[in-house]
Amino acid sequence: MVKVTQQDIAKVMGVSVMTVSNAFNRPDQLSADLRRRVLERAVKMGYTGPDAVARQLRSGRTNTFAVVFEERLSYAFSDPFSVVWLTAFSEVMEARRASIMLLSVPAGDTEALSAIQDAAVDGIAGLCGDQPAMVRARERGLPTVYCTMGHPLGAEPLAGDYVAIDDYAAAVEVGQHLRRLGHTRVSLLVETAHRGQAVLREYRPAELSGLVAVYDSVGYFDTFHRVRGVLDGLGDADVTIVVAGANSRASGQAAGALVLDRALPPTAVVAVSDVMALGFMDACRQRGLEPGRDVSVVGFDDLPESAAAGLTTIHQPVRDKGRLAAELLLDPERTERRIILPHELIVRSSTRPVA
Amino acid sequence: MVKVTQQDIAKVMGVSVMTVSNAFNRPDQLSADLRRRVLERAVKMGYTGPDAVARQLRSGRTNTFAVVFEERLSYAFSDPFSVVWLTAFSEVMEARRASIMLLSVPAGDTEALSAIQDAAVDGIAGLCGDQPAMVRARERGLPTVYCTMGHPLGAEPLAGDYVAIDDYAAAVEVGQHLRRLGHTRVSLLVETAHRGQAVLREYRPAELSGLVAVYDSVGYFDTFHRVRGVLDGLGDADVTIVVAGANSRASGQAAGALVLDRALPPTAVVAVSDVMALGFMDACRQRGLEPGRDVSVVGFDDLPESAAAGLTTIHQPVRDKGRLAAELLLDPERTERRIILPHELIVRSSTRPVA
DNA sequence: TTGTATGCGTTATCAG
DNA sequence: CTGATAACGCATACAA
Repeated sequence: MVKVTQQDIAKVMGVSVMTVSNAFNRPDQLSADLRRRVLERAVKMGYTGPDAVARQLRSGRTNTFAVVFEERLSYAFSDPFSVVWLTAFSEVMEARRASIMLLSVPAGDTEALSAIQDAAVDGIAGLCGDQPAMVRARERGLPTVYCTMGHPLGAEPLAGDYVAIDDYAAAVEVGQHLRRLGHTRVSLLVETAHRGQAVLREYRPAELSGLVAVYDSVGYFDTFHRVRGVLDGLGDADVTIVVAGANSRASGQAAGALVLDRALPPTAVVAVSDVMALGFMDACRQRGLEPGRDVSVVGFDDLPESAAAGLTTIHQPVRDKGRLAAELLLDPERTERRIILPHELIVRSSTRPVA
Repeated sequence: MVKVTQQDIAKVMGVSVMTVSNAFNRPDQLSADLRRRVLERAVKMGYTGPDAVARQLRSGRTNTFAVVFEERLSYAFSDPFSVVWLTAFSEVMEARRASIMLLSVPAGDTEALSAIQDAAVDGIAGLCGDQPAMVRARERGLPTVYCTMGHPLGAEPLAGDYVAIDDYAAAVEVGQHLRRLGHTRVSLLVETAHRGQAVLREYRPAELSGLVAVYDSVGYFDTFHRVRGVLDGLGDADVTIVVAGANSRASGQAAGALVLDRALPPTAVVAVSDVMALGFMDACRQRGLEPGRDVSVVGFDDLPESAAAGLTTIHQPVRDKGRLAAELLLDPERTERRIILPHELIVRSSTRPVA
């Protein structure tokens, strides 16, 4: 069962390869009759149509775009933010008849980085701009779009296009909101910045500047702006940072155990994502504490489920991020290629004035 | 910014193209020193590494596998069955360093079928074996794996490898289970078989054989075996079939409205999927009816959330389906290529003897 | 309307 | 250890 090519058909029929090629791609370039005969013969010879890879090499386009995740793909399918983003992204791609490739390059897995080199795609999108995979993609000269800032505060954004929000400004609003409500003892729940870092550990005020410096230097910690913003917004409040683990509901819950079960728990908690905030709220309820009444909670993202949970949070247009990321990849001609979308502080029942 | 190739580097350095290629792929084929110089020069000239497409053409392998859905991709990311399957599938692919391409070929969208022809992949997996996209994939000569049977009962399975369960046998068990509990007035909730078919319509006993024949002939209705099995298992019960719409919670709920709000509602309802069954249970509760007590409900699949809901259902190993599908694609040498996995009737609180 | 030559970028083969 | 040649399958540019 050897592979049949256009050349074979051409040889057998005594026509040129070009005629065969045209029979498949440009019906107007040959007589209807000849075309019919070519196609018939092709079927008869077991020809299965133009080879996708050869065509891509020749045309220089794959019409395929990759999405790269720092986590395993199971995360991409289960994290609510990721699912909403992916849905919007795929809707645009489908409408434009482009294909989607899913890539996973976990932080620290250098071998997996070769997936970026080997991806036959016309562009790559990623949630976080400074993850190694995105850096490599740019080195490869691929068009890239990322969806959260990941550079030191005040520095120039990284190379590549982006669709993001002003995370720092949003976080400042969160901090100020809590301060206005009178909260001065606050815990900030963050995800683990990189492998090897202690999971679920709390950093006390004295250690804070050191930790923040670490986050700033790690590079690919995309929620750094949120950390800084919350701290700045809170001013001189008594803050601790809890490194809670991966970005998940379970991490938020675990952080709750660390923070709630002590003599003087914080009066307010800020998580850098809604999933962690929701997990923290789970931990509250397990202890008979009512979010809002007994402890204020704030998240980031405004997931679909956050409204029902009464979670005060920063709304960000997740769907628009996904949609625009796809559009930027598909339309190289588009001029606005570094987009900051609006955000909004949504105050719900989970934050109240300190008692 | 013109593209730099190995040829350019070779020319500039006065070495052969092969040496440059070897510098990247086979370090042992040239001196360490020369290799270093080549790589340095490559960077200096802006060479971004071997071109993925060219390499694929040359090697004849893409190391990429597609998953094709009959629905929009948003369904793939939101339907619980799909998410579990996809998770297992991707875990295997990731472990083997293969990439995943997601394709959507909605039923009836013939233009979208070209995506199958244009996919640069080494194989394709799909939930349903007889969907047009899978047929086309086989015509193209690609290895395929599907995960539910989709051929007329008693006929030979379609071409291609599969990982499925014996849906007919499972459905017979469901029918017998209900019959044993004394249920003789039953509604069967099915998803819409094809476009153009009436959405949310109930078929009365007299119309049944006609409808079943339609489903049998439509071809790509993969739950046909379940319909037949439930009917056979129920024997001479008084059955109606409700075509509920797409496979979703909302459809199940809508079907509930049709079936529950009348003088003589069924004493039991079978849905061909858990999501529809769960939706139907929602409809019950909205009317103050308790599933199990007031009306028995059975589903198919045994999703993670079904246990908590107390839903009697057919357990099928969804994760194993996804895992094995990936393994079949990755291991062409494997001999067992048509796998029937075990299923199990899980009786929970949603089915009870008829009052 | 049809055919010819050529190149897309890489790597296997085989010779030196 | 290094290099020349060919081929992977197709489609563009141009000629007939």
